[in-house]
Amino acid sequence: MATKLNWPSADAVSAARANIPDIVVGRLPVYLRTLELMAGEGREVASSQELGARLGISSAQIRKDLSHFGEFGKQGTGYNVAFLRRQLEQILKVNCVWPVVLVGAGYLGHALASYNGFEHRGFRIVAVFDSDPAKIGNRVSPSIVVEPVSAIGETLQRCQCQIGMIAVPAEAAQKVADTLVEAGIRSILCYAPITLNVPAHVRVEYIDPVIHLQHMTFYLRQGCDEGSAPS
Amino acid sequence: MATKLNWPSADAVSAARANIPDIVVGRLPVYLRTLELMAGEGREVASSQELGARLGISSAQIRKDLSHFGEFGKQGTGYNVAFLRRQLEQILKVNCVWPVVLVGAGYLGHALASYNGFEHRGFRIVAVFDSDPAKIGNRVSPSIVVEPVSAIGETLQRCQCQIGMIAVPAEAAQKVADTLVEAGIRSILCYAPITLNVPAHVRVEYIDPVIHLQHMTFYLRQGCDEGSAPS
DNA sequence: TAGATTGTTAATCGATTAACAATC
DNA sequence: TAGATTGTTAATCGATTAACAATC
Repeated sequence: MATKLNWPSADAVSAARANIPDIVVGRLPVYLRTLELMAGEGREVASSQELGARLGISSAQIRKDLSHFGEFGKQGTGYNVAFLRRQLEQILKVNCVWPVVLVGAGYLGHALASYNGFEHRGFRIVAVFDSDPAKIGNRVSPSIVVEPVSAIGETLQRCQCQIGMIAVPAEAAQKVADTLVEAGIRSILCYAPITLNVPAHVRVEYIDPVIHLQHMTFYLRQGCDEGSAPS
Repeated sequence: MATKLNWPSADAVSAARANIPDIVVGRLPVYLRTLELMAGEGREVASSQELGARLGISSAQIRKDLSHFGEFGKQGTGYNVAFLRRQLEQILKVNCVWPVVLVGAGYLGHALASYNGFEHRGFRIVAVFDSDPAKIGNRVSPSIVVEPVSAIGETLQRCQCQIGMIAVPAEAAQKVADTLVEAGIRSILCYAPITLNVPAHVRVEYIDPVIHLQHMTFYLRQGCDEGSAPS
């Protein structure tokens, strides 16, 4: 790859980014998470082999993935954990804290609002919205009080937030997504079990535990009570 | 494909299952979720084209994926929603309710224990464990009281449970996984931000919102406050 | 019948891996 | 130097898609 010692122009960086397979980008956060863990263990260097063993993937894949972005390792030694970590943070743009808004203040919304694992990995929930009048005004974290959904537009303009999380029931999710998009959100993490319809410039990722569970039951021997059918 | 009208023997089914790409299996729950939605809308038939449009994937992919399992559609018409739904439930083995145990009774554990979206999609949390003495004995749902982690072995023997969910802090997750594996669990859904080390016969899937958020920030223009670095 | 859509084939496209020269 | 490990190439492997005969 040409991108070595002299870093290219901002335009060239954008172009290079566009050519990197999305599946590769998707693995970088996992590499980063592992490096954070190893840093916590006091490890100073890590080989692609060791990383691969920890993650259950091949060392070749790790080296190839990283090679899209530069040369971060040293022959005979491996990768400096702290250095590679900083590089990945930069590549993923999490060498800072992104403000995030959350819609939905039910059990899940509460869990997300009080989760303390966001901040040191680049994210901070700065506002929580709900449509239930009974919830508006409730404090969901030391610094956050639930606002009405109708306030999304105004609040988003103030905090310049590009990321939204949706933790409302499936029936309400599309409307919430429309509101977020209207307010200028560019990325949505959707916990509602539904595929959202959004314009092309908005990226959506999904978290639905049942999807994962159903993926796993395919491989299990049927051991559940067949008498009790769902729905 | 040979598997058409006469269904093959149980052995042949197992063999066929083994040859189906995991990535295909992973999309079936998404198809099923969409069919449930369409059934709720009163839709009776759906073409691969329509399903694809809703999910943002090609109609060819949907037809190809389904063709691994049989012929479920009708030329000129498409798929009968209720029929295809039943078939997918059968293939994924969610035409019944699987018991699931949950370890971790923090905010997230509570949210999972009270989530009412599991049951009609094939899963029921039947026990919740925590290591914090202050939490043991607490009621987390109408039918569930938090038990000590030390009770996992015994409880699992009683409920014949093959699936576990981990919602404990990262530092505690590996030990919990070891305990679950020891107790005979075959599938783990892990919410802790860590890659677990488990024997080959145990399947693990992960849910970590930060992984998704970091995947998305790669594509955003840096808009977060660069002064406030994480960690 | 005419129009629509399936299931399947073959071609294309893309991702993973094995292997190795370079080099620390 | 000898051993280890990188970054990269080329080969392999697998997944997606376009196209179409079959047929409802």
